[in-house]
Amino acid sequence: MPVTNKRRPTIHDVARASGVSRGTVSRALNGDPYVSTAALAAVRRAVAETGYVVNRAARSLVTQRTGTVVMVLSEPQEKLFEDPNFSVLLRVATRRLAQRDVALVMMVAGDDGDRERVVRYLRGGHADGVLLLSAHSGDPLLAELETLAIPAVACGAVLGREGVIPYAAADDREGARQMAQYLVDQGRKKIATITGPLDTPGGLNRLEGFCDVLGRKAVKKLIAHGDYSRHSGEAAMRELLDRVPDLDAVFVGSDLMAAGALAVLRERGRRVPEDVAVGGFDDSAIAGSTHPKLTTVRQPLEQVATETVRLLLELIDGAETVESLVLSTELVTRESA
Amino acid sequence: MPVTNKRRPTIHDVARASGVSRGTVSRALNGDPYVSTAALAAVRRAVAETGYVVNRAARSLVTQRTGTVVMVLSEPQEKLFEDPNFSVLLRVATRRLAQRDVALVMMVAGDDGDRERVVRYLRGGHADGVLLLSAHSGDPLLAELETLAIPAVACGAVLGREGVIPYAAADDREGARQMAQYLVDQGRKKIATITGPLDTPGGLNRLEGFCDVLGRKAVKKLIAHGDYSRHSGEAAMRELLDRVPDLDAVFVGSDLMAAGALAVLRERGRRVPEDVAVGGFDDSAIAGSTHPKLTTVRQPLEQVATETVRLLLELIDGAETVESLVLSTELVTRESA
DNA sequence: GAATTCTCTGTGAACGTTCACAGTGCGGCA
DNA sequence: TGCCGCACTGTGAACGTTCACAGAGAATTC
Repeated sequence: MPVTNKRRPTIHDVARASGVSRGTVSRALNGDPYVSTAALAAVRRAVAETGYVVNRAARSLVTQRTGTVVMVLSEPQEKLFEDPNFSVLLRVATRRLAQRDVALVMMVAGDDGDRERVVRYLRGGHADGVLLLSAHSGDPLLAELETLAIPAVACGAVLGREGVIPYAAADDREGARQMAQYLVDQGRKKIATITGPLDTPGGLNRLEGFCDVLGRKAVKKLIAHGDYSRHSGEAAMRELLDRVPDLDAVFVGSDLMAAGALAVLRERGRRVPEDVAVGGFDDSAIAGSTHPKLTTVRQPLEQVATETVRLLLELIDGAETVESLVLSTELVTRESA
Repeated sequence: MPVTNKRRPTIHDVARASGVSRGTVSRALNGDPYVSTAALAAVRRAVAETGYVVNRAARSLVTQRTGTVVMVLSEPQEKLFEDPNFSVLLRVATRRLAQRDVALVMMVAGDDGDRERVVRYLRGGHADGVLLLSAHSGDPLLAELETLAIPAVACGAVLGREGVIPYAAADDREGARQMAQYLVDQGRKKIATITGPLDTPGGLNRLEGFCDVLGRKAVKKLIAHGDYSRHSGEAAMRELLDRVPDLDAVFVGSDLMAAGALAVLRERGRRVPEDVAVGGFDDSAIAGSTHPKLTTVRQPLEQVATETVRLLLELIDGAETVESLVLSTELVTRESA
C-alpha cells in the first residue's frame, strides 16, 4: 500500500506530534536561539516522522521573501545558448544557490513580450533578486530593473552601468594584453585581431587591451569584427586575409571564433602556427579540440559565477552596496601560437 | 521623484479603485464568465492604473498550484551542460512555459545531496510538474518521483520505464537504420559503429537500428563504445582502427563523438570520405563546422522539446494519462559520407 | 525577600488570494 | 401576481506560515 497520505503535513501536524506549539516549531525550524533542547529534539523527531516540508507559499506570504532568484538571459538571439560559457555559469549558479536553498528560475528576455513578462514577474515580487547574463549596454530591461529596486547583479560588467549594477567579471583587458604581449615576444610583426561585439565588455575590453600593447593607430587596419559566433570568426578571418595577406598572427576574441578562423586559415593554405599564429580567448572546451590546439586566455569562469552569486546573496541579505570584482586571467599556451 | 510606492498594490486596492468587490476583481482577472462588461472594464482600468500584479504566493496557498515546473538535470557529471542538445531543450522549454506563465526552475540532481534537495522541493509542493532530462535507467530519483505522484514527463525515453514516465523522443532506432542503410547503399563493405552509453535510449536504440540493417552477428567485432563526449569518440575510433584496419565506414552515435573520430582518422592518414565514410547523429551545430562537413541524422529536437512541454502541461491540467511521442528523424547528407 | 532579568512558550493576527455561499435584481412564464 | 431561473455581486472563511506580544517560571540582582 503506497503511503500517499492525501494531505501534506502542516506545521500544525508537527506541533501536535511533538507536543509543542506552532510558534515553537516555527522557531525550531528557523534556528531561533530561544528554543529548549528538549523542544528542539521533539520537533526534529516529529518532522522526520511526519515528513514535513515547509510550505514556501505560506512563508513567502508573510515574510515577503520568495527564496527565488531569476536568471535573465537578455540575449536577443539564440546565441547565448550555444555559448559554452553559458553552461558553466548556469551549472555553477544552480549549485551555489541550491546550497542556500534558493531556487533558480530561468527567463529569457529576447523580445519585448519576453521583457514585459520578466518585469511583471519581478514587479509581482516573485523573486528576491536578479542574475543578469550578458546584458548589452542598450538593453531596455536595465532601466526597468532600476525602477524596480530589486537586488541585481551581472555576470560580466554591464557597459555604461558599471557603477549602477554590481558585477563579477574576468579581467578582459589584462587578458588581451597578455596575449598581445605574448605574440609580440614570439617575434610576430603583423598582428591582427578579431573582436567580439563592441557593445559587450568582452568585445570592447579585449580590443582595448590589444591596443594597449600594440598602439591604437598601428593596428587600425588590422581589426575585424565578429559576434562571438563561429561563423562570424570565419567571415572576419577571410576579410583580414584579403585586406592584409601578409599578417603573421591574429588574436581572436573568443575560442569559438578562433575555431572558425583556423578553418579559414587552413582553407587558404596558411600553416598554423608557422605562417600565422592564432590566439583565442576563454579557454573553453573547444580550445583543446581544435587542430592545432588553441593557445588562449583562460577566464576563471567558475569563479566569476561563484562570485556573482555571492554578491547577489549579499545584496538580498540586506547589504546596501557591494564591491564589483574583477578576476585575473591566465595565458594558456598550446599549439596554435 | 521616483514613483516607488512602498507597498505593492493588492487586490483590495484594485477593488477600491474600480468600485467593485474583491471577489469580482478576482473573477475578472481569472476569466470567470460571470462578470459584467462594465465591471470588467473598471477592473482592467484599475489594474492598469495601480500597476497591480497578482501575488502568486497567496494564490498558491489557496489553489494548491504553484505555476512552476522543475527541470531536473540528472546527469552525474557536468557533461550535460556541454551537450549542445541541452541548450536547445532549455531554450524551447523556457519559451513554451513562459507563454503559459509557468516559471521554469532548474535543479541539478548530480549527487545524493542534490537529489535529496530535489525531492524535498517537490515534496514541499513547490512545483506542479517535473521535466526530466537525460535520466539514466538506474537513476534512484525515478523511484522517488513515482512515490511523489507528481506529473512528470521525460525528454527522451527513460529506459525501462517507458510505460511509467511518458516522454517525447526522436526515433533513434529508425534514424540509425536510415544511416546504416545509406552507408550500405553507398557500397561500403566494412561498416563499424561507435555507440553512446548503453544505459541511455540514444546509445541503445541507435545501436539496435544499426544492427537491424547489418545483422547483429555480422557487426559483432565492429562495435566500440563511447559516452557522447568528443574524447570518447577519439578513443573509440582508435580502438576500431587498431582492431579493424580495413574498415571503410563508421556510424558514430553523436556528432560530437564523430568530430573526435574525424580528428583521429586524419591523424591516422585516412581520407574522409574516400577511405572511410563517417556518419554522425544529432545534426547539431558542430556537424556543419567539422572538416569535412558531417553527414548525419537530424533529430527534431525543437519539436521534441515542444512536445515534452505540451505533455507535461496536459498532465498538470488534469489529464489522467498522455501518449508518449516518437518523432521521425531525417538523413542529412554533407561531405563525410 | 522583592524586583528584575532571562529563557522559553503559546496565541492571535496578518499576509493576499480564491472559493463556496448567499444574496439581489430582473425578466420570463404560468 | 407569484414563482423561478439567470446573470451578476459581495462576504466570510480558509490556505500555512511568521511575527509581535504577553505570560510563566527560573535565575539573578539589589
